[in-house]
Amino acid sequence: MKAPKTKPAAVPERKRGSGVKFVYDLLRDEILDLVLAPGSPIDEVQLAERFSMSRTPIREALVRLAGEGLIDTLPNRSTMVANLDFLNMSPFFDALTLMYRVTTQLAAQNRRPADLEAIHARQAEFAAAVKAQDALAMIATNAAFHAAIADAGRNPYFNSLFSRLLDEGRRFLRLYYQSYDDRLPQQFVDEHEAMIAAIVARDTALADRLSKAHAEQIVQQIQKLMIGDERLDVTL
Amino acid sequence: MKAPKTKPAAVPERKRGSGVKFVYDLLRDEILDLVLAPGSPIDEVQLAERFSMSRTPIREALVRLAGEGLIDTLPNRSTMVANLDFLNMSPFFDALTLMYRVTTQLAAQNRRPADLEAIHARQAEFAAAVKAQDALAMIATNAAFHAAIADAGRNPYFNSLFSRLLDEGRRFLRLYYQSYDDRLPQQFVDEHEAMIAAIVARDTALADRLSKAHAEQIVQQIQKLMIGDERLDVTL
DNA sequence: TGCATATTCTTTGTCGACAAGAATTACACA
DNA sequence: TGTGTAATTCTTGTCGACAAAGAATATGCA
Repeated sequence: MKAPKTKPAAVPERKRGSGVKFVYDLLRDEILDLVLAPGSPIDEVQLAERFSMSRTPIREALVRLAGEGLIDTLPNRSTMVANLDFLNMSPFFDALTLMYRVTTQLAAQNRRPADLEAIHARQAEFAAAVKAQDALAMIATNAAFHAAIADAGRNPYFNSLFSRLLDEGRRFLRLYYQSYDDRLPQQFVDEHEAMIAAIVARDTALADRLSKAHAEQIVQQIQKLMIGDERLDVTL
Repeated sequence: MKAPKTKPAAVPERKRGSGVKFVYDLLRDEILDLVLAPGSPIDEVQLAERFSMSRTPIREALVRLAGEGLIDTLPNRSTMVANLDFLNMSPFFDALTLMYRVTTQLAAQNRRPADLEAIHARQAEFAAAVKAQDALAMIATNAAFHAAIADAGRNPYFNSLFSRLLDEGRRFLRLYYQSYDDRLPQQFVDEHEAMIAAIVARDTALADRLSKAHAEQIVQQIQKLMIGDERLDVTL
């Protein structure tokens, strides 16, 4: 046969540093797509069994997710998916709008050919998702589109905050959109195109104006959806 | 420091969840005060011996520090204190200036009585540090002062980015200031007072103007300290 | 000597196990 | 039946140990 050395019982079957990243990426997606509901508990041993690994890499992934505010940890007690704060959304909208503007403006200023390729690619993916009426894909590709613009702006500080805001936004949108069947998605595609044109033309003023309008549009839409949902509830 | 070991076997001598926080806080301060030089390697086992604990809590603290960008980790290889990037500081200055402006403006808008108390307290600490000519204390209390203003603005998204920028700024300043003996510190005290007055008066426009000038002042000072090279103009 | 390869060493990533808190249940007692 | 307390369970925090991946060093051969 073979095997001059008898192997230990456990067969690794995966590369050394990959466990943490795998768990982190998967949990992050599940949280952002609301597969894991906000507030739902997270059990380390359960995850360890699910991924067939020890609790140690699971734990590290959770620590990183907690660092990004995607999960909340109570010392010596449970850990759970971070809740969405519906009562004070203003700070979120403020930050989101400002980051839309700043990153788009910086992109118009600092873009390079490779950036434009990436932006066009993301826009194509978003347009495809719109055409396919795939709400989940729309949300994800829209975030990726704006992240690509931010990358072209080349400011890592803004980018990290913007990424976090876009993540948070994915959760909000996922909550309200079961299906897109109105005219808005196509309008977003058009607005994206206009923003791309401003970036290509290096027109920072136009980029700012368009991104501001785009952001306000999105904020308005989310607010409209929320108000409609809260109508069932008792007045706050 | 060490308590007497009266009991025979292993004596924990410390509370359960405190290990990680202790190591995290201490390492963070040492990094920000440049006790640990940028680029210097970090050895897990050495830290474990130093704090008399296992590698596990050390590791968790390092993961969190890596999440904030204070240390860099090469997979399967060494981990070290994050370097300061002197070549492209523009993104840092851009972000710092914008956050100065936004947080101060929001503070003028949303401040409450308790906030003003905290701001005044921090300003007093800063003034005391200036009077005492304590450069290290000046740097730390200055950052705390602006963090207090940001708290009054009540936008956690801006606050987290701003905290990170102020941390980064602490490292830069610590690098260049061995001693303060020029007129600038007192000028900072005066500018802080003016900003406080604008916040008290709820004058957002004035707060924006003052914070912008303050930020540009600081940026100019850092630039002057660095090699006489001028950075590219960034107009937002 | 110079270079390629094998061996050792160092540091990180992962594991299974155990103990401490907190939550939950069981229980005694009025 | 209700309540305060003790035992149990359940989850997390910590530990020591081992294996894997690089780096450093030694070895063999032209």
